[in-house]
Parts: sequence; structure tokens; C-alpha cells
Amino acid sequence: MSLTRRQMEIYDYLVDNADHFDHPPTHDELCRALGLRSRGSLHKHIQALIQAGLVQPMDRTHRGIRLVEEARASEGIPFLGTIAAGCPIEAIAQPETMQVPEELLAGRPCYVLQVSGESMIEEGILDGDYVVIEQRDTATNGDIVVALVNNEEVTLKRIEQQPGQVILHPANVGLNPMVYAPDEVQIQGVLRGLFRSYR
Amino acid sequence: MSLTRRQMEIYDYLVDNADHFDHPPTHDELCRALGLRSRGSLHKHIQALIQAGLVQPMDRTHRGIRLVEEARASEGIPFLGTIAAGCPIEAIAQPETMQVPEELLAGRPCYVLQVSGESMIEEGILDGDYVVIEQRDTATNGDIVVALVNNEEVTLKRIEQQPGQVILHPANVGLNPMVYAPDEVQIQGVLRGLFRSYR
DNA sequence: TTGTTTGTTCTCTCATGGTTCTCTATTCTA
DNA sequence: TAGAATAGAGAACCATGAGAGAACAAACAA
Repeated sequence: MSLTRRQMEIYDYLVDNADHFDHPPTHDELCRALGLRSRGSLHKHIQALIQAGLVQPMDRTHRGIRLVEEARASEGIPFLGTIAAGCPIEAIAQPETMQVPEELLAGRPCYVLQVSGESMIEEGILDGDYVVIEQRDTATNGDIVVALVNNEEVTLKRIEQQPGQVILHPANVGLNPMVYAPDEVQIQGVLRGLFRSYR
Repeated sequence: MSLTRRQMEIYDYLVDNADHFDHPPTHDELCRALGLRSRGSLHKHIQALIQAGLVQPMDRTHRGIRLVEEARASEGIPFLGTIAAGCPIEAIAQPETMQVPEELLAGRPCYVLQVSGESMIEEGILDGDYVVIEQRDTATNGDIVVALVNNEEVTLKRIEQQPGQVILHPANVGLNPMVYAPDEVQIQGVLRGLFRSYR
């Protein structure tokens, strides 16, 4: 979604003057401030800003428009520790948080794990990478999931669920798929994003 | 596909001034800046750049339009477009911006490219991944760099600089290292981070 | 209640921006 | 030296952006 120049001007004006308004400005006030003579013209721009999610409408009430809260920015995702993409578990009690690109976020709660091991190397998931996991207990076949096996081992694998068995596929020619009974495997999340630092 | 001298000039101007534009420039503005009197003339050059994949067309819509994300995230790294990790270039004059984890940022100016092609697949850099590039014109041997080859082709490769030659190493058994004279290769940045979405 | 404010919808108009076209001048090249 | 490629000018076309203003309905104030 994109804005025209005029819409940006108006948005900038709103942002710059947000603290000068004790209450949200009316359209007429904005028209005067912006040098417009027609409320209708302004209204079109405002609608565009609402469409873009930059401004909150105040439906039906007569009090102008309210800026969207900036608060929700930069919340961060809990960083839960290292996942052994080959063997056992590590999960950490005190989540630090890290900033994660919005593009990687799913709608549901997410957390970040650091991968250790090379079992998913052929999917481009390397030792030391950070993975963004959407918290869920079910998955679609073909998803890459965080799976808790026999209550003692957490791994990152591609999942294939069949009647009576669950197969966890590594992506490494040196490793074989592992077959479990459904009650031995508990899905803890689905892979939604990945990032890596080359510093 | 190679560019004429004038097209290179115009492209260079766009790249150099990309950060001076708060909006993508209109044709008229570019004409003025470039000393052209006819939009039609400029249009031909722009079309050539689009053809070459150097610039993003803005079909039907007027220029002077900015992405919302840019307005909202006052931070953010310019998203410059797609880099062909196998063959030719795409780099875009009108940067969008994306939010990127601070962990991936270097001290210097950075930008984000989207990888297309599989030439670095064995390094875990897949088609469609986003790479964070630190803007620099020198690199250490072993770095993965964005290199402009012969002024017409940009690629992402591991670099090895020797007296009298520069070798660009792909990470794909199907592809061979490429050897160039030093003046054929221009380093445009060094890989600092990577992220990927599985949505 | 009545009248005013405010938000909304609509149509109309004009300016701007991108595109296509033709024509001309200059440079390059076989 | 002739033809091709490159560059620019400028006219014409059409979609989009932007604004004006009228009309209307809901909310508010008295």
C-alpha cells in the first residue's frame, strides 16, 4: 500500500502537530491548516491514510481523527535459546527479546531459537542460524516444525504425519528420517522465519 | 543487455541520489535535474533501465508515491530490489524500506537485496532470501560480496582477490568460479545478514 | 425540538504525470 | 561516406491526483 505525496504531506502534518492538539482536529480545522477549502477533498486523503493503517478512524463520532498508537512498534520476540537441530533439547527460562523483522512474524505468538547442528543444512538452515517459530501444536505435512520427542528431545525437522506414525525428515544426506508413534511426538511450533548474522 | 553511456549516467544519478528523494522523483523533476527538456526523451532511457531490470516500473500510478512502511518505520534499511545470485543485476532506484533485526546491522549504511538464483545454495543462501549488505567498496578475501562485473552484472559471490585477478566463487557444484581482472570487478557491499520468510 | 457542527458521498473540473508518437541532430561504425 | 544507433525536442493522449462545492445524515448543543 502506498501513499501519494499529498497524503504524505498530510500525514506528516498530523504527526508533527499531534501534540499541539488537545483533541483530535476536525476536518474543518485540518482544511484550514492545510490550505484546503473543501472538506470532501481532505476526506479522500484521510480515507487513504486510514486504509494504510496510519490513522485511526473515529466512526460516526464527531471528534476528528486519532493517530495510531506508536506503542506497538518494536515489541520484540522472546528469544528462547538454542535448539539442537540434530539431537537434544535446550530451552531457556528467561527469555531475552530480540528485534525481528515484521516480515517474518506470523499472526500468532512467536519465539526465536538458535539452531545448533547441521541436520537441516540442505534446506539452507545452518548451525548458528536463528529461527522464528510460530507457537502451535499442529502442523501441515511438509512444514518444518519444532518437535518434542519422547518428552526429552527437541528437534527441528520437516514433518510428515501418517495414520499411526509420524516421520521427521532431516535435510542432510548423512541422516535418516526418524519414525515415531504419534504420541511420542509433540509439535511445539512451526518454522516461519530465519535470520543469520555474518558479523 | 548493456547500457548506453547516457543510460549509465542516468542510472548513476538515480543511485547516487536515491537517498535524497523522499519520494520517487517524477519525470519532470528528473528532466530538470538531468538537464533534459523533454519527458519523452527521459522516458526512453527509463524504459531501457526497466528493461535491464535496474529500475522498478510504477505501472499506471504516478510517481511521487512512497511506501507506507517507510513512513511508519522511521528506521529501516532501504530495500533495493532483487540481486541475481546467479546472473545479472537488479537494483532499484526507489528504495522501499524494511525493518531488519538490529543484530544483523553493521555500523555502516546497509541495504537489503532479495536473492534470486541458486548460485550460493551451498552456503545456505536460497532463492528468495533477503540479504543485508553493508555498503563498502573493499572486502576481505573470503567475504561474500555484492560485486558489479563489467558495469553490467551484479552478483553475490564469495570473493578471492589475488595480484592481478579477482576470483568470484559461487557455492553451487554446478557452477564454476569466475576469474576477472581487478578493474572489471567493483565491490558494492559485503554480506552481513540474511533473513528468510516461510509464510 | 431546532439549528449547527461534523463526517460522508457525490459530481465536476483542472492540473499533473506517464506514455506514445514523429521529427531532427549528433555520434558511431562498417 | 552512408547507414545505424543514440540522443533530444516537442506535440498529443489519457489516466490519475487533487481540489471545489453541493447535498445529506448523524451527532451535538441549546
